[in-house]
Amino acid sequence: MELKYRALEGMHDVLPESSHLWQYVESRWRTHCHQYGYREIRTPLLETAELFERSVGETSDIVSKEMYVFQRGEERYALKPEGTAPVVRAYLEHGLYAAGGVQKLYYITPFFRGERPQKGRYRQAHQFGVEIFGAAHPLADAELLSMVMAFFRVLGIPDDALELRLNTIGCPDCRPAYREAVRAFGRAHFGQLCNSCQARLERNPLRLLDCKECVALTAAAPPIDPYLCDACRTHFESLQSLLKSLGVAYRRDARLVRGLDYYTRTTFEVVAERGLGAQNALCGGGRYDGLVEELGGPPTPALGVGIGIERTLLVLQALQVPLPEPPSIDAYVVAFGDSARLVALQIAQRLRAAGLAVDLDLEGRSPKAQMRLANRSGARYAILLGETELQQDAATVKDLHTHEQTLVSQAELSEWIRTHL
RNA sequence: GGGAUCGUAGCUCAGUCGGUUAGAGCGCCUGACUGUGGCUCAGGAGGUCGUGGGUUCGAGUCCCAUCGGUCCCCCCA
Repeated sequence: MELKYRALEGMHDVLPESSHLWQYVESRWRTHCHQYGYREIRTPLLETAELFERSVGETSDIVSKEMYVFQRGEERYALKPEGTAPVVRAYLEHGLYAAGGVQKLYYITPFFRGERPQKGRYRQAHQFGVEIFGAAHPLADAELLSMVMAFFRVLGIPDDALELRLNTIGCPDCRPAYREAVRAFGRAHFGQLCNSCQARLERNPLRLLDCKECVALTAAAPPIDPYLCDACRTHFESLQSLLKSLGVAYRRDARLVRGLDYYTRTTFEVVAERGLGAQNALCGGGRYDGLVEELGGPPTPALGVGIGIERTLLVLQALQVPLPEPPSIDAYVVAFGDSARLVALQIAQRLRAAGLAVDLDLEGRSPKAQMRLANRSGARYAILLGETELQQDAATVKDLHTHEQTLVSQAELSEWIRTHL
């Protein structure tokens, strides 16, 4: 069959055979967030493009070449390319800071980036995220990281399948001096840098550090530690000691600077050892103490994380973590003969009203075909209705596992099924 | 944006050196069993071989282009 329309490149349908897995991880995520004191926030898919240009950064890859932007009238809109900026916008717009104290928000959202698709990378992808506003203390970083690792554990991903990579990139007080040091290093080795690093050396020199092409060279780049101000150093040290006390394993990765401009101090990623191919980051996040103010709000320390849902599912499958089966219905109603079809429909409705999951043939098919559908539906029971049953206001309930048949009055049907499930 | 690789039935694939009417398994439908599923058997539906062009007496097969999938670089979830 020639297809006139297909999903766009990098866009995917979630079909019934796997949608239950999405429902499963989503429901685990909601429960997990609730247990950690987070409340859900939902924001629109579309925002003004400027929101992301200001927050994620004009020079970032995400904004400069991956964002879906379109114009309508005077306004330029963007499909959200990441989850944090819209939440910050909503936090400000609705004055959530006025409530005082720490605000902990979670979300589940699609996001869009116009990249070449590959394994674990799509043009529309989905993420779980949380944002914490108003918490400057490293306790917040520590709880966030342990919460993320605990989530993967809840899903059944063994700790040793993952690696938490942790870094600090300082703050506006101390980072400029470090940035200069990296820039000076880059200039000194300019000829050995790859093309893209040569291009970003002046604009965003820290990005040299996560260029894979230049690792051999930048391994010798100056480390940030001596440049950290006292506050940043203390923050990072106490975070590390908290993680150790909490038993959260991590590896310091001094090259982890990440591609979004708004990060300060803590940055982190969780990478999977197997299952993801080249795009092996399961989640990423960090602290963004300056972003709320940058977007017009009061100075507000904040931090957050985004977890890739597709990537999480890939890892679960690659590690063969036990996952739920697709749900099946409780009963399938079979009508023997046309006179029984209306009663079949009525009985199905009554059973559904009683809370059972019930289906039946809608095509007027033969008894044999209906039985085949009953079998394929995965239902435990087939409810058989023919002349004999109708005359007694009863139904034959057939257990499709044991093949046992029982005559049950229609009045008692839902109760009978419920007690025998 | 650059690169590699693959496109034959709903799915997974076979198809020889270019040779007549393009095949299998699974799935689907029907029947054997006129009120009973899974197993078995029989039959059936389903393909312009991604698309366009070229070479050739002849193209699923060779060549070119194009579209799409997958994977990789870059970077990220």
